[in-house]
Amino acid sequence: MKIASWNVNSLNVRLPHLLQWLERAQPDVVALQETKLEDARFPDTALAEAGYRSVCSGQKTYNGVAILARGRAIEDVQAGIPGFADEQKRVIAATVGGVRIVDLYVVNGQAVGSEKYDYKLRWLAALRDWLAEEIARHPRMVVLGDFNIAPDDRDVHDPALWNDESILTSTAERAALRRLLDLGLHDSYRLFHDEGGAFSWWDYRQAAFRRNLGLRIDLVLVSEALRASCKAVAIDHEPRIWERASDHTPVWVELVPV
DNA sequence: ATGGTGGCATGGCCA
Repeated sequence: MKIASWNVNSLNVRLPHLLQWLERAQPDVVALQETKLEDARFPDTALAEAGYRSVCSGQKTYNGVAILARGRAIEDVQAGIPGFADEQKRVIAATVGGVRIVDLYVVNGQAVGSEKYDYKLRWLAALRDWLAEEIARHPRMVVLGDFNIAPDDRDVHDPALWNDESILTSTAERAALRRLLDLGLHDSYRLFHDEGGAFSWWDYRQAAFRRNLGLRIDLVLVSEALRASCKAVAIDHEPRIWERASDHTPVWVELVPV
């Protein structure tokens, strides 16, 4: 089962790219972020014609997440973090093919010390507490999405610029990510690759993609129970090359029965 | 360099 994550930065704009990528990559499950669409406007018909069922939790203009699945039911759907009041649509979870899929659009945080940064840390703390319960209920779990945190210096193009006081790489953000991993989750990319310089997001400004000035902030975490099933991972750069691209590119993991 | 680019409630916001 091939499970992918992609921050599309507006599904209105990127639906043609998504359809093209589904055809090209043939994923079984796709977690989307930044759909920026109310649920009533979600393109479920176009996706169904492409062979994918979908569930979504969205809003106008900002945020918005969705899970797509091909050939399997999408069951036990949960939107948001239970008990954490939040108008921002950043979480959707569902069970597909016996795997709990938790799709995240983690708070960006804007700047270290800002109100949005405080919200990011509170949000991550609530997420951690919920995932602790969720992984107990569903040992076969994949937590994926736009984490808006680069795990370590290998995951940034310039560690001097993206340092322990910078947003997306600060000490507190990385510690919050560590607390998620400590639940028994593994960064699937690092099960296969040790080197740096592999990124999933490049700023639209300053020709960052052409110069490979990026960060690896889109992650697929797999639970310990799924670790041995993890057969392959990839960051697919192709859609970032396309005209009018999202600033993020898809990442995926292939799980096989063991 | 306090900019730059892109998306959307097209006017500031968010990333």
